[in-house]
Formats: sequence, structure tokens, C-alpha cells
Amino acid sequence: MAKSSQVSMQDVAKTAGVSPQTVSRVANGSDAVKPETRQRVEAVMQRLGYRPNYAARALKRGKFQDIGVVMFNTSSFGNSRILDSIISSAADDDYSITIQTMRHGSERTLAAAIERMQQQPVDGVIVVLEERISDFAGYKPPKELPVVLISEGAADHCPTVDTDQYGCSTAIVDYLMSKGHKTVYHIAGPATSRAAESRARGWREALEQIGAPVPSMYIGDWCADSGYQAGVALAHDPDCTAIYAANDQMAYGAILDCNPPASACLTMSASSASTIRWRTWCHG
Amino acid sequence: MAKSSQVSMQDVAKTAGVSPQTVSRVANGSDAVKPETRQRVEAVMQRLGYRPNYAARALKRGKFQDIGVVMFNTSSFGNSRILDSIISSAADDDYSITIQTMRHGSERTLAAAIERMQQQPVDGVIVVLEERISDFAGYKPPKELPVVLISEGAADHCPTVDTDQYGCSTAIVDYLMSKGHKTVYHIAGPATSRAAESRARGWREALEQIGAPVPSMYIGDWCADSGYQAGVALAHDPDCTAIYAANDQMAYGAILDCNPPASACLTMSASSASTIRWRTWCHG
DNA sequence: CTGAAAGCGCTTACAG
DNA sequence: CTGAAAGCGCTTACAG
Repeated sequence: MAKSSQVSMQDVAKTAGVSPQTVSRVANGSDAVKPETRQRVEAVMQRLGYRPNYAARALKRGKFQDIGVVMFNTSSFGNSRILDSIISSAADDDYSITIQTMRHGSERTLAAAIERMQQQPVDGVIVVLEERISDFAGYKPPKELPVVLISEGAADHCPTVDTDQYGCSTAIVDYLMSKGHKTVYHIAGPATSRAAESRARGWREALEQIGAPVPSMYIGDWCADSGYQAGVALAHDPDCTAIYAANDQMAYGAILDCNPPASACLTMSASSASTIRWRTWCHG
Repeated sequence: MAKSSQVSMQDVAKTAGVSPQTVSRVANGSDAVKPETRQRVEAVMQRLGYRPNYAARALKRGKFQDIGVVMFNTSSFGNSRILDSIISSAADDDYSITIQTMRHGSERTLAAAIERMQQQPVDGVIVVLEERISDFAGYKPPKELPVVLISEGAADHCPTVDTDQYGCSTAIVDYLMSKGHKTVYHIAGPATSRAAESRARGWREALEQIGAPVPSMYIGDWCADSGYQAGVALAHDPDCTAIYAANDQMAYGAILDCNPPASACLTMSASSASTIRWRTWCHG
């Protein structure tokens, strides 16, 4: 919107010989315009390259038609899927997305993240929380800005949604056990992750429920390397025939060295909007 | 910015007993304010929960402090890395990012994408192009909105940047050959991808340069499954000791079945801002 | 150091 | 079906 080169509603109005009002009506698809007037105005808009000014419109309307999204990063598999889904869902309703990441240097608190978002053209904010964050539990969003958290465990004063991490884990364990394995090994995510904890808990309790032995758990850091390390160890364990890794990356890593001993390796990932995606590797 | 609950500059001015002017000066950190006045105004801002109105500010300033990014999706490994980098680079200069994906239903042209972005609060647009797009070559961006393409091969009328796909490929081939392999197999990306084509060309010409035999190439679709298919075939080829896959996912897939025959499997991925990331798997 | 005035480009009642 | 007026909340010269 370089001021000089911007064609305004005024310009169109003047050229078309109508009031700005009428141009506005045409721009917004009102049907209270005579067809031939509309046509004339549209022709001028086209010719002059008129674009409605976003800022002026938002100022008047009192909303931005835009939702802010805050994530730690956009490059983890889960986050990038969530983001994709948010973007296309928003687009379905003509909403745009403003994305921000939690910066390493600055305070990693909800308060700081929302504070930054309040300077942005957003009508509401979605925060995707993978790690624990110091002010999670008691955080109170400002009343002018709706905030929804995607995180496990509800915050006290803020709407929170999440996928059923625990349920996915038990389902995966049940699935593998139904294939005849004696037990399932687990490569967990880091202790800082709420999701990792729930997945591990689901795995453990599902095994206990069935009465299967609970092998000691490997704790990774979501990265392939950590899965690889676990795989190296597991490759020498004759009892290991099935592994459930807490995310894709670690499963990829584990596969590198646990093949052929482990005849089945399953990995799950929580994707957007409570859709659970399963992936089966090395069908055994 | 729900109009009713929004605290305006006026409100602060009235409460603090100064002019809106002065509030503006405080909000923008001007030093032409008496310290005690500033303090008083800041206290009131704090107490009332004042936030400058983004739309009004943008309308006046004539810019948004925001850059639009258009991608086919945000969930491919390369794209998510690029996005992460763009976001944090932008944040360093207090710019925000508005992200949009090319929708499946709508026209997948630069013209359509930029058209949509012109309705957004953006001062410029970055388009990440993985596939060929019909209006790529001759596309002319509007003069009011700066557009930069990330794509291979320059467009005629639009600034274009890209990583050195070709150079990466030759470097990877050279690296593997230096490890004593007789040749390197290639799992390429789909023919629709410019990047895939350059990577394949780099691979082929590097082998020719060295005088190594050029095995027939496998063409995948970037997904792990296609890499897996290639791996299944290669596992039975005794001459295959090294594979260069055009992206991570296909490399993951290939590894599943080509181990142990292929003693080395390298994959590259083009990441953000012309940084080339290498990953070595199965050091042989 | 501080304020009164004008205006950014649009939309929203209100008249006709 | 069309237009004149007011105002969204801020910033930018211009005075003092």
C-alpha cells in the first residue's frame, strides 16, 4: 500500500462519475446498485487496478478476518501438519493466518506470546504448546482477544483442546499385541513434553492391562538420532519384536538398526484437528 | 479489537489529562516528552490495558510491517524449514508473517496467489514454488506490491532466488565416490519438480565427469513409499552400494529395504536461505 | 515539551 | 437505487 501508487475508492468514484459510496457497494457486492452502474464502476476498478485498502477496511469493520497462530517452530512434523490444516480451514471461511514462533531469546511464556500477538492484525489466537511453559496453568487471556490453546491438560482460565494422546497409545499397543507380539517396546519423547508423557503412560497402562511385561523405556528427543541410538540397543535384544516410537523421526532412526530383529515398528503422530494418523512400517 | 472493549488513545489521553498527541508520543517512544508526563501516561496505559490499534496505525503509516508467504503446503520438510527461517528473520526486523497456501480447488497460478495476497495486510510477498506453475515464466508482479519467488530458474519479470540444487548434487556424488563407491544410484523427485530435475542433472553430470557408470534412475514422488519401492528393487542389485535420494522422505523409505546391500545412503534437502543441509545415514 | 487540526481510506447509518 | 456526512483510531506536519 505504497501511498503514492495506491488507487483509492475516491479515485474510482471520480473517474466513474459516482460517489465513493457506490464504489463501496460495488466492492462489497451489494445488490442495491443498478446493473449498468455496477458495470461501469467495475470497469473503472479494473482499469485503474483498484484494491480495497485492508487497513481502512479493518479499521472501520473492527475486525481483521485473521487468526494468529503461535508455535515453538513450524518444522516439526506434527506442527507443520497442524499449521497446514489451520490455514486451509481458515481459508474456507476467508480467514487468513498470521504465524509467529516462540523465540529462543525472549521469554517463553504465554503472556509474552499473546502480548506480541496483540500488536498484530488478529481477531483471535491459537497457541500450539508442545512443551511445558511456566505460566501455562494459571494464564488468563485478555478479554478483548480470544485465545485457544492446543495442549494437553486444560489451563485454568483458557479454552484448551488436544488430541487423545493416551487413547492413541493404547490403541497402538492393542494393535501390535493382536499381531501376536509378546510385548511392545517404547521409544518415548523427552520428559519436557506433555504429549510424550501421555503417550508413554498409555503404552505402559495398555501393557499392564493386558498383562504383558513392560520393557524398560527409551527416552529420545524427537530426533532421528535418538531413535537410532535406541535401535542400536534394541537390535541386540532378542525379545524385541515390536517397537512403538512416539514420533515419526525417532521411528525412522530406530528402523535403521533394529531391522530385521524387530519385525514390526509402528509410529504415530498427532496431526491437526484431532485426526490421528497411523503409519505402519515393516509389516511383519 | 472488539470495538466496545477496546481502549483507545483518546481514553488514555482523557484519563491522563493530556492530548492524544502526547499519548501517541509515549506509545512510540518519542523522547520529546517530559519524564514525569511519560510516567503518568504509561501508568494509565497499563491500568487501562491500552493496545495501539493495528489497523489505524497501518492506515496512517501506509505500511503493515508484515510479509506474505505463499507455499503449496507447509508440511513438506523443506517448506517447513524455509518457513521457520523466514519467520525468525522477519521477527528480527519486527516484521510478521502472513501465510497462505495454494489451494487445490482454485487456480494454481502466481496471478491468483498474488491477487489474494493483495487483499491482505502485507507489504510484500514471498512465493515458494516447488512445482512448475503455468504462468511462472512471464508473470509480472503488480508495481505496488514487491514479489520475490523462490524457485529454480529466473522468471522474466520477477526477482527469483534459489539454492544451488545442481551444485549440491555434484558435491554429494563427489563425496560418495571419494568413499570408494563405484557409482551412485539416484532416487529422483517427480518430473513436475524443477528442483528434482536439477538434482538429477547434477547427479548425472557429476558421474559422467568422473567417468563412472550412470545407473538408471528411479523416479519417486517425494514420499517415503516411493523411496521404499526403489529400495526394494535396489536391494537385489549387487552393484548398488550407494544411493543419493532427492529428499529425506524417500531416503527414509529406501533405507527400509536396501540395508545391508547399500552400505551408504545419502540424502540432501534444500533448506532455508540457501543453507544446504546434508545428512548421512548408514555410514558405510 | 505539548496541543489543535487535518486526514489516512474505508463503511455505516441516514436521507432522499 | 444513489449520495452527503460522520467517524473508525491513529500519526503527521504545524504552532506554540
